[in-house]
Amino acid sequence: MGATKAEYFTEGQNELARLAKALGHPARIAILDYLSTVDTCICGDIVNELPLAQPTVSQHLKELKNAGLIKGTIEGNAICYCIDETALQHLNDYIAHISERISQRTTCC
Amino acid sequence: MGATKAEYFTEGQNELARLAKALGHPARIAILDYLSTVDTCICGDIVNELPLAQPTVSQHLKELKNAGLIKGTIEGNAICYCIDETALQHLNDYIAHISERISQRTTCC
DNA sequence: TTTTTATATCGTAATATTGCAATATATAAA
DNA sequence: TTTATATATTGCAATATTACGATATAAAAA
Repeated sequence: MGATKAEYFTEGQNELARLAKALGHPARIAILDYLSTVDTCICGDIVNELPLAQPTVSQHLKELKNAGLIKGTIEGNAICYCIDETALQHLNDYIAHISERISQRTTCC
Repeated sequence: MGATKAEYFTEGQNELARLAKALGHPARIAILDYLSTVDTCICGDIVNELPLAQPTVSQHLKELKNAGLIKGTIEGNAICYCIDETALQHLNDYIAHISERISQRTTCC
């Protein structure tokens, strides 16, 4: 034991959990915050902005990228990362969906 | 090392990360799904619904509760859990905020 | 009171995440 | 070519998460 039993859950549940998990670290929230407020998106700038070592930031960027929350483009010998809105929209839709179902219900407990 | 360096980030970033992290497991998504579609919210029903052992479900419920995503009320010798919309709303607001800032920008990369 | 039912907690094994120094890779500049 | 710059990968230690059997707790039923 110790590993998440993903095979017990639906594709949708796993996908949402993967998205949320990628957001589940303050460094990765900080990266998204930074990318959303700044015009450039060069990796080095993100490394300078964050209080973590370059390999650590690189790892967080990789996780955001794997989750589909950001995408990177090669730009000379630098890499430009930007937010991919589609993934965020999925999370947003889910939350909105849950909220709506909840608000339609009579009182609970 | 190995622990998240929460002290390096803002309160808001840490809070959002905590919320997202709580959503970051398919079992916890499944619990919210279930709570949002069903009228009852007795813990035992959640345990029966999920393909995990009772202590495991109890632990996931505890995490959702710690994150403020659900609240539990004692009901006889059972416990009734329901979704707390406020926390979900926070995540939603954040995502909407990021999305808006992104869409106001000129092209990236 | 004894037993049953419902939930939480403890203890622990398996696995995953976080963070970084050292190093690799690959493009740009000299 | 050599050197500098930018980013990724590797390896590893510290820590956290996941899962569950065993057990505790506490209310309900018998």
